[in-house]
Amino acid sequence: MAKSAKQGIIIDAALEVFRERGYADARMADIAERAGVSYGLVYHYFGSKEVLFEIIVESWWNELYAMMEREVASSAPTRDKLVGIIEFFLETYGQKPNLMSIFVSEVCRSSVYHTEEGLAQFMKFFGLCEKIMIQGQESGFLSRDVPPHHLTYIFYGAIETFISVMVLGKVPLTRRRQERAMNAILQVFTDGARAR
Amino acid sequence: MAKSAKQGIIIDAALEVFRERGYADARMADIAERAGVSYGLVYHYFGSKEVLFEIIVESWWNELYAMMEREVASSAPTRDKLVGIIEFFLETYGQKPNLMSIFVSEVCRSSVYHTEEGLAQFMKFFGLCEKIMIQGQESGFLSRDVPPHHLTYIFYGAIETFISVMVLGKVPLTRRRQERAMNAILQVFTDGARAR
Amino acid sequence: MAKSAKQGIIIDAALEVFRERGYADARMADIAERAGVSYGLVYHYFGSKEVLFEIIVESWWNELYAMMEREVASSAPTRDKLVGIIEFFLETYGQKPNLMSIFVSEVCRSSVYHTEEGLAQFMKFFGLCEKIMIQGQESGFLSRDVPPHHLTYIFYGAIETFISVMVLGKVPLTRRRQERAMNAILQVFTDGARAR
Amino acid sequence: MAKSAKQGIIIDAALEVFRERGYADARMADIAERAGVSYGLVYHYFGSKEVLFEIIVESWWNELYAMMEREVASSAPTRDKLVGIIEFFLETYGQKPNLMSIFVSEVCRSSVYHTEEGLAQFMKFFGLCEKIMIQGQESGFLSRDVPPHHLTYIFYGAIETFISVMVLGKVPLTRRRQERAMNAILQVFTDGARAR
DNA sequence: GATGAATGAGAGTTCATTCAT
DNA sequence: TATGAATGAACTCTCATTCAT
Repeated sequence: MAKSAKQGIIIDAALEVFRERGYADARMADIAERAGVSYGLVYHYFGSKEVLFEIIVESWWNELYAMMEREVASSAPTRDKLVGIIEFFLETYGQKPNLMSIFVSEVCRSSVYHTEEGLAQFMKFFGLCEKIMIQGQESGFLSRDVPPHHLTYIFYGAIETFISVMVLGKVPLTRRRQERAMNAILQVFTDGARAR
Repeated sequence: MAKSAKQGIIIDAALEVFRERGYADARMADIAERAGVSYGLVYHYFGSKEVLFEIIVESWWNELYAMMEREVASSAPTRDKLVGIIEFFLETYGQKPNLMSIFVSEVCRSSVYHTEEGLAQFMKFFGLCEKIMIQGQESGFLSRDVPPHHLTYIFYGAIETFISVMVLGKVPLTRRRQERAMNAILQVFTDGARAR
Repeated sequence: MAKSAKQGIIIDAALEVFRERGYADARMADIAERAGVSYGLVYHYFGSKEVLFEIIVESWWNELYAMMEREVASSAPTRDKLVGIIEFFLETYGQKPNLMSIFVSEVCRSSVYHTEEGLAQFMKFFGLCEKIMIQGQESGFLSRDVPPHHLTYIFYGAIETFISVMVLGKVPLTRRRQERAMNAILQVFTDGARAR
Repeated sequence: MAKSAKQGIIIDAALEVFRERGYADARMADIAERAGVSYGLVYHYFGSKEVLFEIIVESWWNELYAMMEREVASSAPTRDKLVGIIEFFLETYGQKPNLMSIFVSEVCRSSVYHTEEGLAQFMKFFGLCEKIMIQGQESGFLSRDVPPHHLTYIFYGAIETFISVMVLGKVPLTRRRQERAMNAILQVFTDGARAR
């Protein structure tokens, strides 16, 4: 239907504008213009700037949760699950750099997202990640010396910083870069940075 | 550089307001009111909202660089340097939670800071961190398998996520929490999360 | 003039919405939704919000004039004519409370209706009322001490206030209330409020 | 102080614009322009269009209540009290035609004022008026045949219609007109319109 | 130094209306 | 006849900033 087409175009335009200017500086007029539609149509479909932003963020969280839940439920070894998570972030950056950039710049910590609900989303994600760490500890892969939520923070922090640096530097993701990032995170997280 | 007392009061008020509402939503009138001065005075001293924000951010970067440069120059073993860096972040969170919160929410990735200059600040910090990693590799403490800038991302990402979680959850920093965070980051970064 | 059923439904919806929200705050979308039709259809039939409102108001004036002209032409005693007029307002309130409410709230004095034409409508009504007052003076029923247009204002003002109070208080019209209102207006208007 | 001066100028401008265009069609830009001040200053002082309007309406109600309470408390004969009330409305029309016009067009019945609070204001006024009617009945001046609230409606309705006609017709109030209106209302209300 | 009245560009949002289907 | 996607002018309100005192 034509309806979804225009909606999709507006969402894409919003992704671009939110990435370029940030939520606060993004103007609805920019988004409309970028989408090639009138002012009012954005409101016709999305009601407000806030709703438009939330729809975008929601879609991100949903993808993220879906992936995490798949990994939690999977019977693969923990190491593969960690690989899956890193891969998800890197591939999303490759395929939807705008979405990833908005996540990193406007959601992760931004005060824009400092609401009860924003916190809850994060906690849900961390909870799922923690489950995987617990699975890893129970399977004997991960050490029990470090609490699983701390493992989560370190693991996730590593990924996020890699992504952030790419976002900030507007670095394109090559196959080679992806592999090196994956190896670095995985190796340090599992075996440490210490020379042997 | 003898700031008048009023200047300090305004800076403190700005720290609070920027933390509570974020840069975009913070109003100069709020800051003036919080400081108990007229808002003409804020302009008298700081010229603009942007300048006021930058002065705050600048002070953060300067403290951070000073610490990093001390560590780089120090002849202590790499492990102690890493401890020093983690300690700096945790202690700053404990003593200046507003500043730390602004750094995490408004500077780290926020589009507010997506300028050439913002990127440069980060790169300078990463550069200093990388030096320490190189020192570690050269001293034989850190493995050469992982490039030093990747080590930087992983190490810093871990710290930042610990801080972020505390900021988001408005968690007070107890001695015990500080120690456990320190141990977790250090242990995983150096020896990995894998069970032995 | 064979209105389609849809037209009637739209008019009824408009009556409700105009009463509930007033002309200025009534949205065409509300009216369409209330009527259960698309808002294109409202335009198809009525062209604009203003026209839709005017059709409603017009219908009121036409009913009012028709009644007034009957009374003017009638050979009944003046007292009966006054009774007829009061009855008309009270019965219309009972049967078409929305219409009456709109008249009282949006037409009587509202700036919405402060046009040359709005004034003319009122003047026409007052003119007809004045004729009856003159008939009353000529028949010897009403005193010649008060000019007929002043009699008109006092008589109509009494009715309008009774109606307004019911509209404002959303008071349902019982038989008993109707009688008491009728008696009060009639008695005071003809014989005065003074004790005898 | 200069402060109050500007505030007064803005209020006066608002009175004019609200009268000319009605609340809904009045634009804040018009009011600012009329007052010869900037856009923002109106907001600086009054916060919103609604507040500005309410301040105006409030001032009217306060004057009205003050007068009514004086009359209720007075030991003058009821007839003089009625004269006082009529005089108040007529004189206010003469001296503050804009205020009176707004009251008649935007407050009396307008849906603008169809709120719980609007109703309450009216009821308070009617209550005070009723007290005077009761005093009149107790002193033997007014008949007990008609309930005092009905007397109120008839008396007030007469005044309001006189005022409304002048407002609608933009009729200036001459001494002579004032006297004739006073006499007409008083005579009909007390002694009736019937010939003797 | 200190105040806060005054400014006005600019943003989000509303909603009557049009028109292709 | 009927729909509702699409338009855009118009409006309220915000808030960084200026400046006379």
